[in-house]
Amino acid sequence: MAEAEKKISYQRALMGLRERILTGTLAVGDRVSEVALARDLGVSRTPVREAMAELVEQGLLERMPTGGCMVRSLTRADVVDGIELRGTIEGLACRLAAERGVPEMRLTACDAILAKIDGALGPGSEHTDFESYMQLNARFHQALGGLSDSAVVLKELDRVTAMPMAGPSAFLQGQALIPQTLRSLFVAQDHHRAIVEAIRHREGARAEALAREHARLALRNLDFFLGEGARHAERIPGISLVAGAKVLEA
Amino acid sequence: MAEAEKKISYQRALMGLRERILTGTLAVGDRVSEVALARDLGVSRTPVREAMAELVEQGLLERMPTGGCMVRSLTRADVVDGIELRGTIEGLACRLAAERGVPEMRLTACDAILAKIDGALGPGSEHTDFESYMQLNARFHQALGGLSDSAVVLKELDRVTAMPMAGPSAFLQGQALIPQTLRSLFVAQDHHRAIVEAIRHREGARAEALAREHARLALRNLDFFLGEGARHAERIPGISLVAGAKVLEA
DNA sequence: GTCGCGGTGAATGTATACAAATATTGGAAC
DNA sequence: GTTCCAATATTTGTATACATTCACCGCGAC
Repeated sequence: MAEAEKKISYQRALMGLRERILTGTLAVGDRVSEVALARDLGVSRTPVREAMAELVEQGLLERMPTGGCMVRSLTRADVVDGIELRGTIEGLACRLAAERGVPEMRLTACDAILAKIDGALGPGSEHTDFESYMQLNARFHQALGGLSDSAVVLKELDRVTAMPMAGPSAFLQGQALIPQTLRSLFVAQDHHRAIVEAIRHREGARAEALAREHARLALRNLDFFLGEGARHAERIPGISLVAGAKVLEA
Repeated sequence: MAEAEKKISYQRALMGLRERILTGTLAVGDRVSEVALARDLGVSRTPVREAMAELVEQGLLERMPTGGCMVRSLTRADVVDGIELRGTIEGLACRLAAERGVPEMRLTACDAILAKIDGALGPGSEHTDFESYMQLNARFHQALGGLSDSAVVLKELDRVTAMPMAGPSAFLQGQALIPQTLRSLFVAQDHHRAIVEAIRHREGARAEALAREHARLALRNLDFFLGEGARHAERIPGISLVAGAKVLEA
């Protein structure tokens, strides 16, 4: 251990490995060598092993039958299922919140975030403050999950959100400069409002259906960046893992 | 490493620790000591650490803020949410299977398992072959999840099934000798048939709703063994983790 | 030329050693 | 008797050492 880098080695290993996978430094199918990584990251094999186990859980790595791991290859179907899964669990959280009831105060807190998102969006596509939007969108989704008041559901939601390209912020970096996908942000915000309203009125089925449909917005973005928008794909973290994605690497 | 126990140390650690938690050898709230466990299990700390990480993921252990783990305390609400979560993901798997279509051959294979379950159940409650029923029920649920043809969904289903008392076989050991809960097996089998039929007819919404309702059968069993059936609770693995459960320990 | 096989090297899985952090216990002061 | 503090002892987190297993490579036989 050196001088200033005494920050928990495990965290360094996790972030370092995750970045190397998402940026494509480690190509799909590559075997991840513990010793090489430990050397590069300046930590020992032990925290590297723990980080690898975590990323296997998150679906970024795949255990090889013989031992060791390789960078997992994702198909479009995998990402689609991940998005559907996220929508389903967000839907569960919203349904439970609606059915079990949520104190008005916490709903008001959600409204406050939504008002700020309105501010960040601005009147038209040219005035969007993207940095703020991304943060606020993430905060809203986290708050929404919390409304279920269920640690079990929340933990599972965190898991599926961590899956590559399945989270609610997965495509925002790419949408920033592309008017085509920008419009969907207004639709998304409408979903947000309707979901909170449904929970407030104890409409469980409506809240669930809305949450699912909301997640499916990501499907359009996925196909855009896998197809005609491929030249902007390098802005989408992790899309290089998808088999057939044409990412222009530096 | 000794003579014959050269079986993968990690597996030994995982099973040993899991058993100690489920049987209550390690009481709820106890700090799990790595060194003590390593000594007792005859392995080193390394595989013990990995096993602990895995059980944290499964929800049997809880990380302490200061470091290390303790046996997690479950509330009834936690188990209820776990069951609801399992039903939701099984529902997703069934809906996807119905919507995307499944070759008739694989549905026939499910029918075959169901026929065997009928055989194990017998004509009345007195003739039930429980050993067979448990195995076949687990096989059916696994086959059902597989119909979705989605590795992502299947993996998540495996996860929630591993959660304490959330799996489809969690209460079967207890139901064996109690006529009261035995009747629900016939209801469960009716659900099984209806789910396969719904998938065969591409009725996604129906398949999903049935799968959810099917999981909720476990709720009745949970409350039975937490209440009037408490004296049979020692047959339910893991129920000692639930705060307020009155398990008569040996 | 292709297939099979043995050897060598590297990689993982496991065990142990070390250091920083934390819990505990004993004692002293109030 | 209670509370605070300090010294000790244990615990975790990390690093390294060891051994078994796996993979790759070259060589020989068919």
